[in-house]
Amino acid sequence: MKKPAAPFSARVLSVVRRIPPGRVATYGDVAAFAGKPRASRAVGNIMRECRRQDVPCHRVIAAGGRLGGYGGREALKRALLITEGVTVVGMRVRSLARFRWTPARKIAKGAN
DNA sequence: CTGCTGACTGGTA
DNA sequence: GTACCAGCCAGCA
Repeated sequence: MKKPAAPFSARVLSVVRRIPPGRVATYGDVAAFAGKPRASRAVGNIMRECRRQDVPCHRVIAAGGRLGGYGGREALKRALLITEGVTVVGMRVRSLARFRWTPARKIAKGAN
C-alpha cells in the first residue's frame, strides 16, 4: 500500500530539504527517494521553480558528479558547494560517493 | 486527451 | 574529451 498523498513535486521538495550541508544528491537519487528513480528530468524541472531557502536546491546535482544547472548560475552553485565543504573541481564534484547523501544517512564515517 | 518543454541519464560515435 | 540520440517523467498550453 502506498499512495503518494502529496504530488511528486512536494515529495521531491521534502527530500531535498532533508539534505544536510556538506552533502549532495543527484537528480536521479532525489527522484528515487521521491519514488521515481527515472524522474530525474521532472526533478530538475521542479528544482527550477523552487528557489526557496527551505529547499537547498544547490545541493542537488547531476549524475557523475556534474553540477548540472542552476538557473544559469552554475558558478554560484559550485561556490556554495565548496563553501559547505564539498570538493569541487571545475564543474564537477570530486569523490561524489564521499559527499553523496542518503535519507538514511548510513554513510559512515571513517576518513571523513 | 495530445504535444512540447526541460536545472536528467546512459549509450553510441 | 565533446556531440548527438533515445528514453524517461512531471507540468503546462
